[in-house]
Amino acid sequence: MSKEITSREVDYSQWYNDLVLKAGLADYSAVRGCMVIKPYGYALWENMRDILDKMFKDTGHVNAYFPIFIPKSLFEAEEKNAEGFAKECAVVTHYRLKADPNNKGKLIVDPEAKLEEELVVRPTSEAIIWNTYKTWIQSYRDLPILVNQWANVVRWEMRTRLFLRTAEFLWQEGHTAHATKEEAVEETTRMLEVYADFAENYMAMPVVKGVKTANERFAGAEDTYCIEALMQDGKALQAGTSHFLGQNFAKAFDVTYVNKENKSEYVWATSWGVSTRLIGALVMAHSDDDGLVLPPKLAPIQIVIVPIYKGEESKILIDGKANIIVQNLKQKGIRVKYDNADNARPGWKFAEYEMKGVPLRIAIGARDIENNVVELARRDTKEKTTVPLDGLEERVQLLLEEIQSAIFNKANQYRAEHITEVNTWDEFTKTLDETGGFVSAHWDGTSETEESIKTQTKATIRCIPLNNKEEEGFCILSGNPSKERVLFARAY
RNA sequence: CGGGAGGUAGUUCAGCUCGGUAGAAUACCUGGUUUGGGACCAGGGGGUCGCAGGUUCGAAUCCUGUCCUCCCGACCA
Repeated sequence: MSKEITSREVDYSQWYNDLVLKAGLADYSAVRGCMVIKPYGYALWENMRDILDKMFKDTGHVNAYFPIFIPKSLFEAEEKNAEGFAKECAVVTHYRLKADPNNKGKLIVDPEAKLEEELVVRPTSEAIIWNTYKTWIQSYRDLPILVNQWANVVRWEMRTRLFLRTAEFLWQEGHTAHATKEEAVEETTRMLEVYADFAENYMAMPVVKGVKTANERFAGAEDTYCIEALMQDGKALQAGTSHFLGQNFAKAFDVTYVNKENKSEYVWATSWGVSTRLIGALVMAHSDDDGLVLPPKLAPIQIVIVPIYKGEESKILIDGKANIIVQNLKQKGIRVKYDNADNARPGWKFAEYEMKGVPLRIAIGARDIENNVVELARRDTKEKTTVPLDGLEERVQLLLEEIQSAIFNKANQYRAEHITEVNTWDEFTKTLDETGGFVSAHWDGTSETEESIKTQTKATIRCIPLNNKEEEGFCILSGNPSKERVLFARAY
């Protein structure tokens, strides 16, 4: 076990914090609630971003950028959305500082530079975007608008956790405008599928696709679809959301179009987003007590090569061989790093790259060169094998694919073991406390019951799974009839 | 935002009760020996003790305020 981080058994939260810091993903900052994303963590985000960006473009979307500041009057136009976010908004009230006359070298807010109208730092951009769309849309010929933006947003959180909940975070937000309800609903589910595809096939993280209850719904949305993932401590994590916004924003911002019959109609809307929270999800879905375990498709470094040499002469020899391997791997499009720095010994490097979750390690020493082999070590299983140099590129390519699916399968099996169907209140609370994970149970469909269950157990309804099978039953709390099961869990 | 803990060398921490020249380990630098799972020897550099006030002849230590972090809770798409 790593000497550097707390084990999951001892303290799961501490394990997570240690891991994020020691693996070099992020740092705390001098600003309350805000973190610094370090180069390694940012490289991970860049990989995620690039893949998602391509997926968005492949589904017809284009990128744009809107202001970070939203005039309060615009922000409050869509009432429910504004109310939902009001409690966590940072607000700009002044535009200038000046020297403090009473305290040399210090600055104060210039009281004369008060803004006529306060600016809200965006917690999300529906308001400013729909205010803009009003000017973009006149006719059905202007629709659909399929825009995405990569941006930072601010939500003033009282309690923060690296990547999972910080005052400022990076995300993408898609905002689309459509002529018909059907088209908007279709867009909402299409993007949900994109997110699920990304989570499962790139992050190797199985997710449940579902729809949120009224209580958990995005403020201002008609329906909120989500992907829910399960972390290793049995808690659920919302990994992405896609909202069908109906005509709420169109009405609030008076966005209408003229249809083919020359009649004016309100535009239909969607919005959808994933954030740097995905990094937290990725960490908690796969990693172990030795450090990160990253899926090869997202790992900033897919293979690290560590030389093992005795003396300068053998180093030169090994460098030569290793550099050829590096070239060959790069030609195959593999992200490879050769670490021949001589300020750390091999054992230290092994531990370091395990901490950083590099999926594959190649060790090469004089002995290996003699035998025309290298040592391959898998991060996910810790398995070490000696393999011939001939055909190494093809072998590691296959191995990276195998690791990708092995990580997914492991997470998938864990999840399968942690979805429990229960039919009574006793079973329900017992499962939450002892097994954790998702608990599939009947619910009478009322907010009151949902609220009461939350108060009593801290479990929330994560979602009503899509394509849920109809099944007659009785609510675990109220005993009232129910037509389907929903997924409960304690969540991040 | 409430309760608890904490902030001293790059890092992890000791010193604080009971005020009196700033400590350890590790990391770093130099030289040497090493290198198949977090090396060893010798020498060296590095801290206005989170910040701001106050008490005192004297403050890391006592008092007040403030900022930041962690844990638990409340809040939260």
